[in-house]
Amino acid sequence: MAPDLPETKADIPAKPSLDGLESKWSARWEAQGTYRFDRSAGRDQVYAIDTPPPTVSGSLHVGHAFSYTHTDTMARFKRMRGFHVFYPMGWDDNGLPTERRVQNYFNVRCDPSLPYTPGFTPPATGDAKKGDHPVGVSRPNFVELCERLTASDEQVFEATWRYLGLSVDWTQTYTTAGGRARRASQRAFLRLLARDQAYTAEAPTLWDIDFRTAVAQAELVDKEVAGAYHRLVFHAGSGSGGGGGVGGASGVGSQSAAGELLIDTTRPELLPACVAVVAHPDDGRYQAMFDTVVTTPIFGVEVPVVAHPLADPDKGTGIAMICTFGDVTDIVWWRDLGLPVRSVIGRDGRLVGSAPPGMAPAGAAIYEAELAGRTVRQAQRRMVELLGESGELRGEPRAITHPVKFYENGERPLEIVTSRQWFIRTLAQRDVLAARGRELKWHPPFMQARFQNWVEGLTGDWLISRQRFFGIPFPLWYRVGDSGEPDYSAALVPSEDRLPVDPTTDVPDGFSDSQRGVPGGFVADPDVMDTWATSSLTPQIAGGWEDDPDLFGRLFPMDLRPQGHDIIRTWLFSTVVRSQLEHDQLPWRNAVLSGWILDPDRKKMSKSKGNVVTPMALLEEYGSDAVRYWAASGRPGTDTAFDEGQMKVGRKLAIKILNASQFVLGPRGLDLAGAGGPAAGGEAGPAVTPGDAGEAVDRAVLGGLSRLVDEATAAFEAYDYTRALERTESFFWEFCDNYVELVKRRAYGDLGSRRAASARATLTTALSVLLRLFAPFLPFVSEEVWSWWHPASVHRAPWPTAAEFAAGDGGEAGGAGEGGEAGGAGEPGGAGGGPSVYAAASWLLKEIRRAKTGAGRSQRAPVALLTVRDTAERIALLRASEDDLRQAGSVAEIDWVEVGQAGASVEVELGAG
RNA sequence: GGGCGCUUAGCUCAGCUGGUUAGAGCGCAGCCUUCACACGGCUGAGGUCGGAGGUUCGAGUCCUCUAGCGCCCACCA
Repeated sequence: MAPDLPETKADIPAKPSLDGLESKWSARWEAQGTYRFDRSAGRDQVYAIDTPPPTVSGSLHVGHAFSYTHTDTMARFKRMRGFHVFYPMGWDDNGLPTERRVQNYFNVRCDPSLPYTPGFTPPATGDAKKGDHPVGVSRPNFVELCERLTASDEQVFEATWRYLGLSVDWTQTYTTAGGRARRASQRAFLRLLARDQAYTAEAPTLWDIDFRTAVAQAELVDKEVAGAYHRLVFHAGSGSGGGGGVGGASGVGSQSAAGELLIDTTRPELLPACVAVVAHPDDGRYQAMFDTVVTTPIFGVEVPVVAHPLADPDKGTGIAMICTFGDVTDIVWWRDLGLPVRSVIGRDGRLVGSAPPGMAPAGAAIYEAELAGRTVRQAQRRMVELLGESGELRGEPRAITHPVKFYENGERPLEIVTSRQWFIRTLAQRDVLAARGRELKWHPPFMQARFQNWVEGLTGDWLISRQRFFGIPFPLWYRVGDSGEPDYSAALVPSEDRLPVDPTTDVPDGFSDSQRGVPGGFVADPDVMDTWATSSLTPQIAGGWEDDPDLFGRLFPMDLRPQGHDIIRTWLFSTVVRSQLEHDQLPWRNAVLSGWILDPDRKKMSKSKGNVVTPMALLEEYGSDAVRYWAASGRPGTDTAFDEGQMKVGRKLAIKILNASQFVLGPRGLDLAGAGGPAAGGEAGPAVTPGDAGEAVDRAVLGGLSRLVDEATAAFEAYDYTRALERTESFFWEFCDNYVELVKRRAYGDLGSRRAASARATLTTALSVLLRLFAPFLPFVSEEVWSWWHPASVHRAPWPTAAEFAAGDGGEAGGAGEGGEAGGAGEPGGAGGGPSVYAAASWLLKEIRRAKTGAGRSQRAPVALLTVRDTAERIALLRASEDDLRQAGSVAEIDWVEVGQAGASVEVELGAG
């Protein structure tokens, strides 16, 4: 059963090469189902990965190759450890990038009011002429076009992933806009609704006026923009003109004449939306004014002076306008203080047509004549002119730059409008979510702080509705009353077995399509879900939640979520929320956060900077193993420099593995098949024949190998794949430079067949172990070499353990301490084969090399006399491999001289020729 | 404003719970071509571990302060 050596050397190329390994092996892995998930495995035998679905409408860049390689190394390690690895791939085709691309590619626009057209042919494919009017299509048609376009993108992605060597089970794929995703999203939503964990409300909402949609807290970014403080003159008391002096404000601080109240604002155009002015409750300047009213300039609206701790005495004049709504603070004030609404900004970003309530007739007239219908920018300019003309603008505007909230994809600042939206109750879950965050194992651990910060900073429930056309619709209809108004208080919901539904074309139970939009009938909910409302369900979608309960039971909760650290607050957080609400547990046990790729200037690589490198070109130039080697050098959570030098090193390593393996197994190397002897049968048997006490150095190197295995295994278990690679690599190079050189002649049989057998067995065992340790990182070269003498894939071979080759090895294995390194002190005896035997031999070999290099001679130059002066213990260690040293160094004669430690030295007398 | 991370040879990085003269690779310099490997091998030069204090017999490693870089978050009139 132990894999045998190749029966003929014909299996091994005389001149091994990396060329073509990617295509060769990715095809065989597919044909042989090497990475197919075995769904008969029980949960404790399964290792399930919640793979991040890449956005298919974009293009792959090297950062993808980087982070997906990290996950793949873990998948391969776990597979070799005996787990049945569930490693699916999702394609993210849900969301704005796809919507835009489909619109442009086919020259269509989604119009949910249209009926579905079977067999629809789009007006264009890929080359829509500018100016051609786009054709409106129903949402189901639009989704079909989306699926059609992304299918070709997915093929390109899959081909790249296969070439990179991701050990994905390609029968387990899903899309985020496809049927499974729609069904899971709608089912999960309906269950939230049934449990009152989702609700609809009319509320002030952050609104992007270009995209015409609400956005969630998690999608906000701040941008520094230019603005200006404008100092406005409010009038104390009722009525304009400020008759009744309010003593409290006069002559205090920055305030001016009695009866005037000066307020700084960056948004004078919101003056007609002003509902109050606010100061800090402890601010002495305004104590006497609290609970009085002041009158706004121009519009003559009486607004109260209120106190709230969020008011900052150090900003402006210490007193601020509250407008409905200028920023998020306005919402807080408005809520806390029970203020009325005077909205002026419409969903199109223009000021609404009719003046808000509360204005004096003259003010209302000015509003409607001068401001209504203007954009925010235009209105601001006009407002400043009006204030200037009325003398109610004090001084010149003072330019500043300040942070303003934007939608992360938006180009203009967000406005706040009042609208009906769907929410998931997350605020009430804050404590349990924080506890889940502590329960999750984070790699690296410090990333947990970002999750906790985010949970603690939540200010509202999760807004999940979007006023877009493309996306997963809410599976809801509303009854239309006799007056023609929809009744939002009681939604009509489909049964789960009808899912997925599109309410704009499907009809609620008990209704017919003719009743759509008519009194007594129904209307569809017009909105679609936020993409995170779907992405947050990837474990459920990939795992067959409710569609395939048997499968789901074997996978959930999953083991690993790999992802970028920049989307902890979105993807990671929302997935934890959904799992908590639906399953009352974490969706996975471990989260591994990958870093970013930095270009040589230490900037994050991104398309907008034009510094992205496409992965395929790199894979072809250096080989996939080489690119993976570079990727694996990036530890979890650590940003990594894009470094082609590291790829060259990786390529060099792969080539070295080929050549060293060819030496051990191949036609120009050792004739193992012919003279391997009983011990050379592979990794399963004892490496050194029992009773052969002569080759201590062989046992020493196996002892080192066993420590390497333990270390690499422990590192992998802790998700520190980088360390596992680093240790394996340095052992391997050292092994090639010293051990292989040391025993080469003995392995060729120069010292007799019995002593050759020990060397060959050790070489074969070490190669077998090292190939398996390298397999998660360099899957192609390790598979190629493995195939030279094993019929089955190395990627299905058992991960090495120290126990596997420790038999007969005089207690070396299992991390038996490193006491030997201090000159052999504490060794049970030099001939016993402690680690120091190997270390000592390597050291002396290096001394010999140094002498030859110093003399400008070849390494093959003969040494006439080698004089080693050292302590008795040390000489005993060196003499344990004396014959190997003679052969490796071409040493004719060795003179061993015992001296004290202070007198230790080496003399190398080179011979002629 | 709050939080987190990083700072070790020219470059990219190791250095795990503090312990002998601080490590690797790349780059650089020099040497070496029959017998696994020129897509190579060998050898070498190169660092007061960001700065200042402190704890300790002993600190790159722990504590305090500090500087620079980067990231995340924030209710920023």
